[in-house]
Amino acid sequence: MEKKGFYLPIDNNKSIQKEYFDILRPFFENDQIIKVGHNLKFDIKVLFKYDITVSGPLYDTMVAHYLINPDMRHNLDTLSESYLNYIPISIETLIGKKGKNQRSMRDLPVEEVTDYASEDADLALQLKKIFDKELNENGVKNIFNDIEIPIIEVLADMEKEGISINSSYLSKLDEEFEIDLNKLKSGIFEKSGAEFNLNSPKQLGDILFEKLKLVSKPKKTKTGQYSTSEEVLSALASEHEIIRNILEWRSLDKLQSTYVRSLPNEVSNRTGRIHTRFNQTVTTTGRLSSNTPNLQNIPIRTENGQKIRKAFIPRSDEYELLAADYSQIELRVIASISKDEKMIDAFVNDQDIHTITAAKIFNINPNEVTRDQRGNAKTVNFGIIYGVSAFGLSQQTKLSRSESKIMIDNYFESYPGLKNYMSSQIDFARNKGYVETIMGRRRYLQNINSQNNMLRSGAERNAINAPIQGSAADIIKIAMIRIHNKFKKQSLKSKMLLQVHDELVFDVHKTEKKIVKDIVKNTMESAVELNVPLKIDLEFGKNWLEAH
DNA sequence: GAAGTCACG
DNA sequence: ACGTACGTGACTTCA
Repeated sequence: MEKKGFYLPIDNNKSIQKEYFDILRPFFENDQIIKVGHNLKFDIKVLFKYDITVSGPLYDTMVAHYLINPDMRHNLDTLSESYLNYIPISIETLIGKKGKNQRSMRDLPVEEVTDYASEDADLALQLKKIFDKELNENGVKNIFNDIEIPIIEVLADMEKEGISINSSYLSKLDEEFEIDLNKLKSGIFEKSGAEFNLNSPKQLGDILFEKLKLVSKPKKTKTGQYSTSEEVLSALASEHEIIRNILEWRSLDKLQSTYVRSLPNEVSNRTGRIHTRFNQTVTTTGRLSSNTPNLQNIPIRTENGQKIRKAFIPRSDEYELLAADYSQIELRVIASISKDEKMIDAFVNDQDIHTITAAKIFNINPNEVTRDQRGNAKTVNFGIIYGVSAFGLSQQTKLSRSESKIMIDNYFESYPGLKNYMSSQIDFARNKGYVETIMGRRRYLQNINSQNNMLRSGAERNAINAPIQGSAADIIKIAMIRIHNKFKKQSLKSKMLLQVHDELVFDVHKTEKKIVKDIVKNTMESAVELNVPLKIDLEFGKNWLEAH
């Protein structure tokens, strides 16, 4: 019922709480009653702590609006203001700004909380009516019902489950890193003849380019500071040992502060595991994001980084980790939707796509392709996904701008379907104002017809990239929902723990290795039917690194 | 709170 | 001629 709400204050006393929740349980667990709310994953997780498992059908207005326009903000206050023309009671006026002086809801008079809480529930119900219509009109009703709503429960379960880490190992790693960092630091201070804060780009820039005058025309950032970014310093690394030391210190310091020292603080007292949050309504393309802590950017590329990945372990001796990732999913997606025959052939025949690409653009046999040529082809393949330019490519390779242009021209001659696809995407965006994924997820491109060159080019790159990145996101989300359902139906002890864009990580009970491997592989492979096969690499291990 | 930097796909 | 790769989150410094 709209414009009417109820608030039930629940006492802090555990046994009274139990009494209340026993009365409420039949409602929340009834799968015939629809639950409408804003950010239901949050509510589901809260109720779970009181041993209530919320049952569908669900209707989440935050998720609905994310599909209506992923580029906008999705908080209830903003939506209420713009769709209902009503400014809700702000939480800040009730309990004060965030910080240690913020009061608790429990300290407020019940009348005030009643107004706030009832309003909150009612706004979601009012928005539902409007969003139902918009979801239909935008053609995203199916993706709402079949993907985004079902995945709420999957993500809630993954967040509840959490992942184990080896904290004592990390603390040893901390000591190891600390020794190396100190050695590097004193060497750098000695070579520069000064002590300064290595963490300050400003101070470092002054030392390198004012005091030591390492280059005659140092590159500056947009605010006029000397740029000391990895890109700039790498170019100088071969000539100056101090630069190599700085780069090494920087990367090690990053690993220490962001991972080695921080992750142990994120371990829950209640469960002994790390519970990240998977945000469903943040990215513009349909991907998830992860925070507090971000478990989608755990190091892997460097040797020291890999030591950190080793810290992620199964929940007990009875379990192993399983990592399953889609091989080249974005290139497979673009091959499929562009219908480029040559690229489809390469995937149908399970060939190494970068080698094949190199052979085509350098007009040689695949067995003649050198490491460098494969590397350049790989960079172009990635460039294609991002919306290449000759300049961008030359930045990423040792190639000049004109060599890059030749590479790109050869690329499009080799894969003519891709060139067609890219211009047709841009045309589509110009006409309709949006682009869409294979499942119909949309991204609106405000600047696609802009007079401003830079803005328009940016929108054109989005027109190419968003359907690719977004389709890959659709695919893995479908796989996650189905895997989750199968695990549940078979009451498996094994659990899905993490999603890292093209990878899923599981805690697998040792007695279930075979069944889980089959379910995961088959479900991921068959999530959607493309014009190319989907290929899955998967491996077990006693830590996340080993499972790769 | 912005800017700079860097970890990941 | 001009400024560019796509999508994120976290940490540190500094105004």
